Amino acid sequence: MARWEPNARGRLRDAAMDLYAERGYEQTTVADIAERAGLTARTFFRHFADKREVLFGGSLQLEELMVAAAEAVPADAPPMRAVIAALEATAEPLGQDQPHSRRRQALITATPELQERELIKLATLSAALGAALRRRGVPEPEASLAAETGIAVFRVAWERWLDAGEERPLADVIREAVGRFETLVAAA
Amino acid sequence: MARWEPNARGRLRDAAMDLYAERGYEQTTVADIAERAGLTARTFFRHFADKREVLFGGSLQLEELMVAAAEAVPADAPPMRAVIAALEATAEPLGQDQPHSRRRQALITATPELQERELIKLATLSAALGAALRRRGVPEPEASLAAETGIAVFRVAWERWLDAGEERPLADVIREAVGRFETLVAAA
DNA sequence: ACGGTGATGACACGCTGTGACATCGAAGGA
DNA sequence: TCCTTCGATGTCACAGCGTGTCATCACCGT
Repeated sequence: MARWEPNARGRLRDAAMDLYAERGYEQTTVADIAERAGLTARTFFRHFADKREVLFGGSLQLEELMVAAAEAVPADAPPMRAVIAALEATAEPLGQDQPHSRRRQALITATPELQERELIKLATLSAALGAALRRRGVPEPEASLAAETGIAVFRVAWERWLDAGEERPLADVIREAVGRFETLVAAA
Repeated sequence: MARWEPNARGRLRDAAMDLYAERGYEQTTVADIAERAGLTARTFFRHFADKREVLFGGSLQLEELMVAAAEAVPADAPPMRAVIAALEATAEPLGQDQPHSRRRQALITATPELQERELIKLATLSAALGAALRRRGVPEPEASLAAETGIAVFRVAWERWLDAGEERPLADVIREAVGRFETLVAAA
């Protein structure tokens, strides 16, 4: 007989998602979340750095995934090829649960505080990708430029995939965005 | 004889900058800032939405400037031309006080909370630029793609301009970044 | 002279996030 | 079996952020 119910972290995450969806992010207190999970607010902060972080769990794995994909590209390929490979690698894990992603994104879009957190996660991603490029021998500022550009394309593709009418798999939307980006830049 | 010293907002901004530089952002309380400015914390929050906002004063003017520059480009020019014009327009106001910009950026770089705020300002910029492109008749996703890409290039140029060794004017650094970006993309 | 206006002060309050210490079941060794 | 250590949680106190509300009072127009 365990002293506590198992998976406190998961329970906190679920409780937070539910309450944020029910009443909105700002109308939910950490005490509310903890109570629904059968814990105390103090314990919430032992599992998550702050009230927002509960929504951004997998960002480290995503980073590792993108870096690994970039590193798997042949060393003599141009930098943008490695970046595109990194973007395409995200489609597999991120493209699974579109309804959940839509709910989550609606929440973020409605809450400036959460947008800030999402942006810094993307910036971290960009930095990691830039570092991976530099390890491939790409000099500055090309490495940062390629990484930032790639994340920008990803951001647009992601937003588009979450659009109401969109039904294609994420991988297709990303590839389309990359294609449109290339012709856009070629036109100038 | 005025009841209060004039320019409360400016005094608060200066006091905040000084204290943030002296002790760091987190070690400075709003009460500290207000006291140095000869005001109360409550008054601080009447002038600035929160403790971070005091560092991001001119972002609205910057947005208007970029939008205006994009709109001034001939309507038949390709979208990326308008974006590049918007970037170049920022050089005039932003490229003036390099030492101040360096101090400010060092503060931001050292403080995640401030990075978040800076990122959302840049995202707002990107959104405004995208909207300006759409008004020029650029469809989605090209408009967002061009705007995001432009802001990404700007970000890299700005960072580079603040690098220790860098002595060229901001306009030159931006133009170089644009050039490198174009050859980078052409290579893939 | 007088009433309205607008910036500020004063005060109370809820919420976030942290430090310090207590609690207690689980796991493992003698 | 007993004892110790360990780790997750609870409890309490607290500083700081940001907001609502009401009071104050010089200034300004009439």
